[in-house]
Amino acid sequence: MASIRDVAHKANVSVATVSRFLNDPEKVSKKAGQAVERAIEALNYKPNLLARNFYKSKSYSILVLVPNIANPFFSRLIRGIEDIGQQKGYAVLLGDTRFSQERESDYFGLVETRLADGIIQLAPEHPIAVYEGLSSVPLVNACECCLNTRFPSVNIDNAAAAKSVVDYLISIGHSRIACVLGPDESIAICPVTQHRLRGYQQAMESAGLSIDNALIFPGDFSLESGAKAAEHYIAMDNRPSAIFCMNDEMAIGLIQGLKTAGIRVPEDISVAGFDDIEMARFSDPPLTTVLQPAEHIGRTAMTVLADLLEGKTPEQLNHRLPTELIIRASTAPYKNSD
Amino acid sequence: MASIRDVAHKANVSVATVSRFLNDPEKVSKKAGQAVERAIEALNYKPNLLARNFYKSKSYSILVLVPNIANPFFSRLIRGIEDIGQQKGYAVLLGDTRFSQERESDYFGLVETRLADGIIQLAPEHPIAVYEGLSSVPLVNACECCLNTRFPSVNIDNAAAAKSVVDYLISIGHSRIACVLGPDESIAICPVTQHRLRGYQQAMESAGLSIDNALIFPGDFSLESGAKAAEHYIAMDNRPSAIFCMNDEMAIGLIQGLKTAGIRVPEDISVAGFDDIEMARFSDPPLTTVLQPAEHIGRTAMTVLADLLEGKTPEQLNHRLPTELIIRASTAPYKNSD
DNA sequence: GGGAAAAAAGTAACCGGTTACAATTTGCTT
DNA sequence: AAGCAAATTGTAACCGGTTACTTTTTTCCC
Repeated sequence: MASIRDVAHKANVSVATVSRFLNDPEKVSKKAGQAVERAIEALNYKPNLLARNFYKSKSYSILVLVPNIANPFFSRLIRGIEDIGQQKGYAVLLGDTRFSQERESDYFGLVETRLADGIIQLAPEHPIAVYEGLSSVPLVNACECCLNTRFPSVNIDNAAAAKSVVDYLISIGHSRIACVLGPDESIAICPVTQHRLRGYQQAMESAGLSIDNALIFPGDFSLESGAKAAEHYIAMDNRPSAIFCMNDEMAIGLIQGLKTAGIRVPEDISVAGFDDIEMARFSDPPLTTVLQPAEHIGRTAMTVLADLLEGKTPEQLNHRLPTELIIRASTAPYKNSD
Repeated sequence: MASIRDVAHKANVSVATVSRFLNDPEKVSKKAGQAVERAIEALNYKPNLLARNFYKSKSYSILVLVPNIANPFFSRLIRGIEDIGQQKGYAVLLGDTRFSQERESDYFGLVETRLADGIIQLAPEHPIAVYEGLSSVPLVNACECCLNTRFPSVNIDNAAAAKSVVDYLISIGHSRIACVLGPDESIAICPVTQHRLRGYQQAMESAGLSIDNALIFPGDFSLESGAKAAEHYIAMDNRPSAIFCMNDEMAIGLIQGLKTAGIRVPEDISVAGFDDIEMARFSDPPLTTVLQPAEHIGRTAMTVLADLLEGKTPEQLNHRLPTELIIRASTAPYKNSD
């Protein structure tokens, strides 16, 4: 493999000139530049960026910690990260934590050993205090994050978004409204479920509706758990007329379960989801949901992290991105069926 | 940041001893080992792996080139890669090519500049000859690859798998069977569509059925293109009684389109897909499809690449993993509806 | 306790870039 | 042509690990 010294020798210049030509061609005379260019061509020289990174003590890589890359919301978000990363010269390392604290800790080692310059965390596994204690790892929380930490964050207003869905269900006449939760993490780790639940509660309360705890089913964001929720509601004597699921996949699993049992959606029960994954538009019936701007979240998170890594103070530490209620055919006005 | 020299000084030993303690503790006396251990603890020393990687001229990273990370089949596959990569000490860099030749070429630069040791390619963008010409980049083709290249590959028998689905449709009485294709890449780039088409043709031919070219619709693996295929078939006078889609997402989009137009699945038209993504089980009706062992493909590809990078000749260069026909409710025996 | 072999530890070169600083060349003015 | 500033180029130290080679220490046997 040709090194910079080989190029310098072949071009009859010093290594510094070659280095300057590569990094700041303005600083090199036209004659020298051409000689270097020819030598690079002749030797098929490619700079060894491991050497540059070592000297600069920077890996130009960032790590994305994701609990499950197969989740379509996360994978869209990662596209956004990757897009900006590519533009800004950062490679994206993938850290699939699989909901394991241990794996997450292992991945933090990549930063301590300089193999990653910073982290974008999509869903923390540890209590927030653990990260606060870390010696200044550049870290950006995206979407599922605690607020009021010293880390920048990019997210949506989960409570308001959930409230907007439930408000809508109420506005079309529903009053017995169920709610399928996300994973039941402590609020100290991952408060998404809590925030969306609060939005549900606020909507119900401000409409003067009471909340029946039997209508609140603990899910885990999987299709499977949506199907389980369906079984739960089907077995009830006093079924809800509408069900709000905290993500689209549970909503789709739920609809599938209801339909299998002969319950029609939305005629018998309305169902709404959260995220607006691509599949939401193609489910049967198409799913009413809240759009989360996944790629936008990813792009923003990467932009903030890049600023952080370049020593700039990001103009804004906490980004709240807008959501949008998307009304499709899985919800319909309440009709008394008794 | 504490360096190995700081540790050596604090422990009253040489840097070589510290290095040996870290890499091969057997080579260090108990006394020295304990002193080093205490010094590491006291200084909170973490080795700078950029330095090690530089000296060893190895990045301990591999690059995954994927055309679209949001595709659930690919993201499951990446989980498999990441799993084995983690075990073998390789970090996984993500290269989302977005179907762009230029982006793909940019990513190959990561290997030339030593930032990645090798590549796992999920779907090539360039004609295979381009890669053949590359100066010995360690590369493993997974799933959508040309055969008979000098690169190891991990895939399934696409023709046989497609044939098994179409054989099944024929076995339950269908004869007018349509086919929704994947992206129309030249066979020199990405022969998946061609192979699956061949399987379709072989099944038809060996059953003595003629192929109506009007029944072959060019899709692109997206939900959207499945919906477009639905429009196409709905507009026909002489509709097919069964439709084989080259992936599950198109099948789901197609079913949605058919149902919207009042066509029942499977009563009026049977639909089958390919891949067995998680959503297949939860579509309405649940989708008949072919299981592709996505994680297994990923794990195998990473294992082969790691062997390659460690100089071992992999015991087997071309891996063919088994598929499985999964019969669900989106297909039903042919009934003459005229 | 002497001496040889084995084990442990130390010294310093090395990897291939970058860059501070010094030296040289160029260009311009008078 | 001398003089000086600016532009260009060169030299060599540096980053923090690893490891070949040398030196020192320990072990063990007669």
